[in-house]
Amino acid sequence: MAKQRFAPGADEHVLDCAARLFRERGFEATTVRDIARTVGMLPGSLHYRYPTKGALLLALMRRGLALDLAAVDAAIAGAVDPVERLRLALRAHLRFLVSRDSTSVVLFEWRSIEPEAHAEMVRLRDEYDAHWARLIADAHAAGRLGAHVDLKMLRLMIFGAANWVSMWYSPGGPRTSDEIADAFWEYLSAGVLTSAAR
Amino acid sequence: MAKQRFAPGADEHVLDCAARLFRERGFEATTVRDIARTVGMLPGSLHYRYPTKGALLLALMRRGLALDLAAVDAAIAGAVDPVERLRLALRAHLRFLVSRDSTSVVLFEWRSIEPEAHAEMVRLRDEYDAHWARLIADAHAAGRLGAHVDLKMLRLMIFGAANWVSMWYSPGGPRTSDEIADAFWEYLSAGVLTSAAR
Amino acid sequence: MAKQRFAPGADEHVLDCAARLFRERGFEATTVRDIARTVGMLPGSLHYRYPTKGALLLALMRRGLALDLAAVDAAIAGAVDPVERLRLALRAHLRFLVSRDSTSVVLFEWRSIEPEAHAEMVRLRDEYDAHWARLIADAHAAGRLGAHVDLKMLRLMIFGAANWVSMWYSPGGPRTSDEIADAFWEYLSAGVLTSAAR
Amino acid sequence: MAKQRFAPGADEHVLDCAARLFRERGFEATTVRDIARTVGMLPGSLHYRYPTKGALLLALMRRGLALDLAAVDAAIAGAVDPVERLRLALRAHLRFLVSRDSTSVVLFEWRSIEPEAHAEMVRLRDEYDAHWARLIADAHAAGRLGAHVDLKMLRLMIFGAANWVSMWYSPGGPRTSDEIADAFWEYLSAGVLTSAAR
DNA sequence: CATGAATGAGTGTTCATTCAT
DNA sequence: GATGAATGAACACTCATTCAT
Repeated sequence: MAKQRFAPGADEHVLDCAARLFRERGFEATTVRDIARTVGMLPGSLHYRYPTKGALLLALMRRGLALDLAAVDAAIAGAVDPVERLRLALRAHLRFLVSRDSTSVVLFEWRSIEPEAHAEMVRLRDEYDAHWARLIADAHAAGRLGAHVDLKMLRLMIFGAANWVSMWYSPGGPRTSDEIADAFWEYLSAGVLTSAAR
Repeated sequence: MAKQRFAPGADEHVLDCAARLFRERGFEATTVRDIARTVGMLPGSLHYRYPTKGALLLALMRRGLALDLAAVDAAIAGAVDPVERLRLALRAHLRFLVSRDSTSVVLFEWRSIEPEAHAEMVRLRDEYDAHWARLIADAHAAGRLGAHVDLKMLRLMIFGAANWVSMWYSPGGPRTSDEIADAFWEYLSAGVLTSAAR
Repeated sequence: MAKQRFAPGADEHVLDCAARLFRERGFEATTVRDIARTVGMLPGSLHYRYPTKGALLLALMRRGLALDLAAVDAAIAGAVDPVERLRLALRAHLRFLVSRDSTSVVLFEWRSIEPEAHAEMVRLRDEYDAHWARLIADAHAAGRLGAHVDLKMLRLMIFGAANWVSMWYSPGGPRTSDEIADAFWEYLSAGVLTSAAR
Repeated sequence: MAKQRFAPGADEHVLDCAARLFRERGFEATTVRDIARTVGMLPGSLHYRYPTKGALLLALMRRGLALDLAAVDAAIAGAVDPVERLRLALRAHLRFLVSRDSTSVVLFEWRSIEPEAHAEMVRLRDEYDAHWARLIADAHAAGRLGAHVDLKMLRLMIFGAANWVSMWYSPGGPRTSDEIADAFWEYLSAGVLTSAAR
C-alpha cells in the first residue's frame, strides 16, 4: 500500500529501462542520469525507489533470476519425461534470454555487484544452478544420459552455449530462439561429430 | 641497474597487467592509475606508451586475437584429419583462454571499444571467426559432420560453450582446460542425450 | 538563510568573477577551481551552470558585447547631432571598458574561443563593429568628417586607442574614463600635430 | 665561442618560431612540444638553450623590445624635424609590428611573465615608453603640438591606435603598414572631426 | 513524494620538466 | 650537446549522491 503514487508497474518500468541500458552500455558506463532520463524521471527522484545505482542492479538481478526460473518452471510444468523437460527448459531459457535484457545483465555484470551483496547473489545463483542441476540429474537418474557423463560439465557446457547466444542473437535474425535451442539440442542428442577412431 | 630503463618486453608487461585488471574489474571500472600502479609506473608514464586508456584496450585486443590464433595454428599444425584438427583447436583455444587474460577481455569488453576502432575490431574478429568456420567446414567437407548440420550454429555452440569456461574456470580447479575440452568434445561426438522419441 | 540557494543574479556573479580572473590571468591560466573558489562554489557546482570553461567564456562574451552595446545606445539616445553622438558613444564605451572586465575579455581572449563557437562570435562582433561604423558613417554623411577620410581606418584608430586604455587604466589613476575619452576626442577634433610641411 | 654546434642564427630561429606560436595561440596554449616540433628539435633539447618555457618568453620579449627600438632609431636617424621624426617612428613601429611576431607577444603576453622577471620587464618597457615620450616631448618643446596637450595621454592614444593594428592587420590586406601609419597621422594632424560648436 | 541545484571525490589526460644514456 | 622516456602535479570535467525546499 505504501508506494502508491507511482503507477503500478512503474518499478517494472524502471528496471526494464535500467536493464536495457546496462546491457547495451554496461553497468559502469551507464549513468544514473541516463536511466532517469530514459525512465522519464529526474535523477533525484530515482533515488527514492533505488537509493543507489548498485541497488538498482541488485533489484534487476533478483528479478531477472526469479523471472527466468519462473519461465522455465512454467515451460516444463506439463512434461513428465525428464529429457523432454530439459529440452523445454533450454527453449524457455533461451526465449527469456533473448526477449528480456535482465538475464544478460545477470550473466555479464557479475563483477559490478557491490561486495556486501555478493553473498546474496551467490546464493541466488546457486539456487538457479541447482535448478538446472536437478533437471540434468533427473535425466541421468532415468538412465537417459551416457553413463559416465560428468553432470556438472554437461550443465556448464549447455549453459555456456545457451548464454553465449545473448552475444550474437539479433531479433531480426534468421532463427528464432526456439530454433536455436533445437539445433543445440540436436547436436547434443545425436552427436554431431564422427571421431577419427570410429 | 637503478631506475631501470624500460626493459624490452615491457610493453608486454603493461598489456598483461592491463588485461588482468580489465578482466577482473572490467574496463570501465579499472582506472589508469590502477594499471600504472600494477605495472610499476606513474600515470603519466603509461600515457607515454599508450596515449589513452582506449588505445591500451585496443592494443590488448589486437595482441590477444593474434596470439590466440597463433596458438591454435601451432596446435593443429601437425594434424591432418579435419576432426582431429578441430579437437586440437578447441583444446588450444581453451588452454589459451584460461592461461591468458586477454582473450576474456576480447570476448567481454567489446562494448568498450571506441567507435573509431570498431570497424577494425570487427574485421579482426571476422577473421578470427573465419578461421574457426574453416576448420568446421573442412570437417564437414570430409563428411564427418551430420549431413544437415548448420555449420554456423555448430560453431556458435562450440564457441559459446568454450568461451563460457572463462566465467567459471579457476586455475586450482579439478579439471585442466584440456580435460574440459575433451569432455565437451565427447558430448558432441557421441551425443549425450537420448531423446524421448527414441 | 543557511547554505543559501542560488540567489537570482547569481549567474551574473559567476560571470563577473570569471571575467575578473580571465582579465587578470588570461583564460588559459585561469583554472575552473580558481573561478569556483572566487565565486564561492565548488568546481562541480560551477559545471552545473556552465558545462565547460569554454561555455563560461562564451556566456561572458555574449553578455559583455550586449551590455556594451546597450550602454552605448543608452548614452547616445538623447543626442541628435551625429558628432555629438559619436563623442558620447566613445565616452560610454570607455566607461564600460574600465568598469567591467568583460569587454577586456572580449577584446583579448578571442583566441580562446572554441572553433564551434567562432562563427557566432564573429557575427556578434561584426554587429558590434557595424554599430560603430554606422555612428561614423552618420557623421560623415552629415559632412562633419574630412571629405576623403577612410571611415574604416578612422574607426579602427578610435577603437584601438580606446581599447588600449584597458591595458594601462587603473581605477585610482589621475583621470576618469570620461576625461580620457574627452582628451582623445580633442586630439582628433582639433588636430594635435602641426606637420612640418605647414 | 661557446654555443657553436648549433648553427649561428639558430637561437633566432627558436625565438621566431616561439614568437609565431605564442602570437597565434597564446603563451599558455602553446606547448613546449609544439615549439620544439616547429623548430625541428626534441623537447629535451630545447631545454638546453632555454631552461624553461618562461625563459623563452623573456628572451623573446627582450629581443622584441630591443629590435623594435633599433628599428625606430634607424628610421628616424636621418630626420631632424621633431614632428617628422615622430611620423617616421610611427611608421617604423607599425612596420615592425606587422612584420614580426615578437612585438605582439610583448604587447599581449604581459600577464604570462613570471613574477621574478616582472621587475626587469617593467624596466625594459619603461625604457621603451621613455623613448616614445622623448620623441613627443621634443615635438612639444618645438612648439609643434597644441599648447595644453597632455603628452602622456597623446602617447597612449597613438600607441593604442598603433598597437591595435596587430589585432586586425592581415598581410594580404588593402593597406600597407606605412599607409595605415600615414592615415592615422593625418587624422591626428588635421583633426578629422568638426565639433558641433564650431 | 518529488525536485534539481549543489557537492566533492575521483576520472582520464596533459605537459613542463628531469635525467640517464 | 642531444635525446626521449619517464615523471607527477595539475588540469578540465564527470557523476553518484545528498538535501533544502
